[in-house]
Amino acid sequence: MFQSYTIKDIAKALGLSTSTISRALSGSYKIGANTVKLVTEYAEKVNYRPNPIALSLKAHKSHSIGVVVCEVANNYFSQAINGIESVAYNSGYHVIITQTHESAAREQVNIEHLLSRHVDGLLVSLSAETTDVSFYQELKEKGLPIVFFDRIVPGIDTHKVYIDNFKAAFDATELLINNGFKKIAHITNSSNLLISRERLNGYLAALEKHQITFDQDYLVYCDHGGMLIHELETAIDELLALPNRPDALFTTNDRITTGCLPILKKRGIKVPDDMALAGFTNSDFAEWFAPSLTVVRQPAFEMGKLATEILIKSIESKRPIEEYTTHQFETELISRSSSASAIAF
Amino acid sequence: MFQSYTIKDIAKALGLSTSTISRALSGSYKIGANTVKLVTEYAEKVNYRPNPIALSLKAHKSHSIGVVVCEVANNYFSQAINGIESVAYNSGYHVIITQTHESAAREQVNIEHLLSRHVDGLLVSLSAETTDVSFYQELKEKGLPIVFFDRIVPGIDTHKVYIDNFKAAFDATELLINNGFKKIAHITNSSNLLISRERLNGYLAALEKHQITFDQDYLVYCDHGGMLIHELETAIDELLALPNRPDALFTTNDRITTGCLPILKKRGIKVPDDMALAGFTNSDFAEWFAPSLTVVRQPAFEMGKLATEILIKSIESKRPIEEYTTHQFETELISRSSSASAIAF
DNA sequence: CTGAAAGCGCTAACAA
DNA sequence: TTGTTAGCGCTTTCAG
Repeated sequence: MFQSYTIKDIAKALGLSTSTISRALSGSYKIGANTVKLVTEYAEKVNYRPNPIALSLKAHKSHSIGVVVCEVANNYFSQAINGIESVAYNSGYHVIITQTHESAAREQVNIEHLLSRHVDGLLVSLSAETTDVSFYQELKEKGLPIVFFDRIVPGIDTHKVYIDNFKAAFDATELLINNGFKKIAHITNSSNLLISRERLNGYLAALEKHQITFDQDYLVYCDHGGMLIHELETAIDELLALPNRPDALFTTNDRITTGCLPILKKRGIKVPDDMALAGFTNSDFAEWFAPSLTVVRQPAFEMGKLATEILIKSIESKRPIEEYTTHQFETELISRSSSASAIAF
Repeated sequence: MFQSYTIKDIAKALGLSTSTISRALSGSYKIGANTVKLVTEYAEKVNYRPNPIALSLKAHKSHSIGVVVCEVANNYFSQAINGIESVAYNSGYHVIITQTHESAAREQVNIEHLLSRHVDGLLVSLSAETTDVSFYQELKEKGLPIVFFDRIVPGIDTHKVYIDNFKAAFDATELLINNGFKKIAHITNSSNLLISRERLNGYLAALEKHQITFDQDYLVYCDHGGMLIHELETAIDELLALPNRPDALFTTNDRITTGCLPILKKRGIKVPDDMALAGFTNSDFAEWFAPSLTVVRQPAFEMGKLATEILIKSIESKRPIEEYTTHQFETELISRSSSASAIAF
């Protein structure tokens, strides 16, 4: 068993009381300069480290924050987590990461687990399946600081960090239109998610602006965000089977976007000649795919960072009632081969 | 401030003592059945959760394990971390992840930080820069359980989880040779790392088996594992400037392997026609690169899992002296276009 | 300027 | 079967 020095050990060794040691170490002003010197030097020598657990017990704080995301092995979320950890680490907070795998039940279990861990606050990106968010409302009312990021929930008044989904979707769709594609299908995540609805609206608005009639058959939902084994394959096959087969795909999350290419190739569909592709992904390799991918990229790291800064500020705030902030980041639309006009070649 | 019920609250509410509550909740046998029922029902009702911090303080355990890796945003390590978390989560342990960015100094600081967090054990993959491992030896001797994974250290007698680096490198090199390449350069991580030396030996053995003379110019080290901005570019440019330019590249880590393709393309080098490529990477997208990548893939998830299982067993073991285990996993060699013989086309 | 003592939430001797 | 008490490591009144 690994044991380290305690304040008591130092007190005994130096013939002082534990409170003197505590005060000397914390730099209290009412301790003799030489006592302070004696104590700090000894502490240094024996490599004393305060027990954070005892500190937490005293301060009623766990110094940990809970994170709820659908999965870690996802470009967007792993980058966001990077941002989260960078801030948390520097502020002395642990980060406990939980994955929902897009299941509402798992989300509940994870929240339970995080609560039992007595986290000081929550960083949440909703699961695709979640419709009942009343427990978040309750938690918030009980005083637990919560920041929603990316997949925010519109009904709860708390801090929110996300992007301008309408604009991002509008721009990506318009890029496809401007490249000569008129039959643009839209594969998206569950309509439970606000971001899906906002992105759908952006897509619809772009079609409308260019007088393209929306075809209901061109809208396909992956209710589990593409995490179910054949979810995306089924979605694509449905579109391919359409009598009036679409000539482009606009997709709205990392897993769906990067998942399309392999499936299309397997079906013998050439991208972009037979089917153009543009979608949300934060993959660093989008440029090196064959063909290179046209993507909407979110500032994931910055989003994670800001969300965590807001959360920690909220945790450490004295007054419980506060103004809730909403921050919308800008996205980046990067045009590459997968959306290149077939006519141009 | 978010507050939840304590054992004391329940005791007061029910007119019982805290120890009775504690015993009733822990299912102690010497408590009246109706008392147990009363207590558990009340606890259920008020949503009681034991404070893990108090538990930790009592048990002298933080229920957290420290992880040291070079970086999280790396296919191999993110997958290994997935495995680590899956086991840790199910065993009730926190995972605190720290990144060295291949710096020995950062590694020291991280270890300091983890120790100050009073982690119960360490999961370590050395930084490329690290040469002095005496502090690990000290920690181990003081009784802190440590499991090295992937980048293990040969000098310290403790648990080790890694792969058969010699064989993996030998097979990959031989694949290139069998595809007709004779001038195979080797770009590898710092020679500080045992895995670099073992992989180099595998590469050399394959050359020797096929009577290919080793050219010292064909061996290039990226001492920071390719994490420095121009490290890999410089390495590749050196090779390209050689009078007898190599016709193939064998690379030994995720960042180097996936980093080669963009740089070669920028230099106008066609893969595999001008330069074949085979290397270690755990990228899920290797197949969809242009050209698709020939890779050595490690069972990252399983390695993280096993390392964590061993660590937790070690933490929870009563007797401090134990047998140390060493486990070598098999790797997977997947042949794709990037190493295809130019002659065949 | 320093020490004694209480208390954070919980468990586990020890009593009853 | 239940209650009392001490103690995990630390901070913080309250005394001195």
